[in-house]
Amino acid sequence: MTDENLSTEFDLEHFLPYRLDRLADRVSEALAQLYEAHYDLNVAQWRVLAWLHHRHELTAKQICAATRMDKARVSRAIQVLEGRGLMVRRPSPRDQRWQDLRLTEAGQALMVELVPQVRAWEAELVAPLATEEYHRLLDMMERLERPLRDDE
Amino acid sequence: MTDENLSTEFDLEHFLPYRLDRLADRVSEALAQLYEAHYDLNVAQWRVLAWLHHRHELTAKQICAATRMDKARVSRAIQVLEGRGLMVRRPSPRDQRWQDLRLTEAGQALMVELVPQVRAWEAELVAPLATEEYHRLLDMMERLERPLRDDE
DNA sequence: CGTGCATGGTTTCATGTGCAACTATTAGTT
DNA sequence: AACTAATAGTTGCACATGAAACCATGCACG
Repeated sequence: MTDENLSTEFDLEHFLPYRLDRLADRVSEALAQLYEAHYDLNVAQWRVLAWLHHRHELTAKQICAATRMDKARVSRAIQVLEGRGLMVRRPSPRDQRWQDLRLTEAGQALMVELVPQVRAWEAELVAPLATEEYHRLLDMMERLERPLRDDE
Repeated sequence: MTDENLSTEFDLEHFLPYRLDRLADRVSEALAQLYEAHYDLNVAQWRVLAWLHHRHELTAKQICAATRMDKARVSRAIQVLEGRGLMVRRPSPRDQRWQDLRLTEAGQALMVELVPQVRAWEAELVAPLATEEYHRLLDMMERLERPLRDDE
């Protein structure tokens, strides 16, 4: 991309940050309907569950990194989820500052019920794209994101 | 896309809502540095300015639709921007319930200064993509978004 | 060992946001 | 014309969030 027409006019419809934000917002809103109404989870809680389901055992720090959420926000989500008996935490034997987080049976059960719904919904979401296009999309997103990464 | 492997496992790295959100978040954060630090604008205020710059004259309602922000949020952004002398509002002659919003000279001047910076930054952002790829990306995003649109 | 520094997680506090109630104006129906 | 419904925008309130202060634990270096 070397379009150097840097005039003061710009068309927001072709401004990537705007388009990205709008799409992400709509997608996120649609997804939220799946877990909010039926399972009474907010975004933060859903993300914590999703990562624990995905990775089995994690610390809060790792969840912060994965979800890009503030540690206070993660901490609060964990409190709620633990209160609802969906997950447990115990101080890590390796380092008492960390806590190992994992889903309880109930948490697992919830995810086993929820995940297929989410997957089915996602299949519909990406239905307008051919499989090959979808891969290219993820690849482009990866290339856009890489220079923006702070650490790792 | 007709991959019907709806198992209970799913890899968040290939879960579009997650990837989309993460990218949008990073992009938005990077962009915010341009207008926050130097111009003391928050996201809502930036969006209002951007749309007024783009479309010259709008009502709050139209800005709500364009930015997908709550009308209270837009209303508050407008109050601040007007207080800073960057824009003005006057009741629309066509309908006293509406107010026509437009940038002041100062608001125009700010955008004339800011927009080229934003455009230059965006050029860097999309540099990893070939021009043709970029068009395909926007096209795919459009196709993903269309079914999610509520109205219009 | 022990004193200081770093780190994971919690809590406090100030702020921004969304929802819902409200005001003012206009449109519709009879 | 009058009464009702709808619409644009504002405000009150309750809640979620992020930054920073805080606490507890572990590590490094003397």
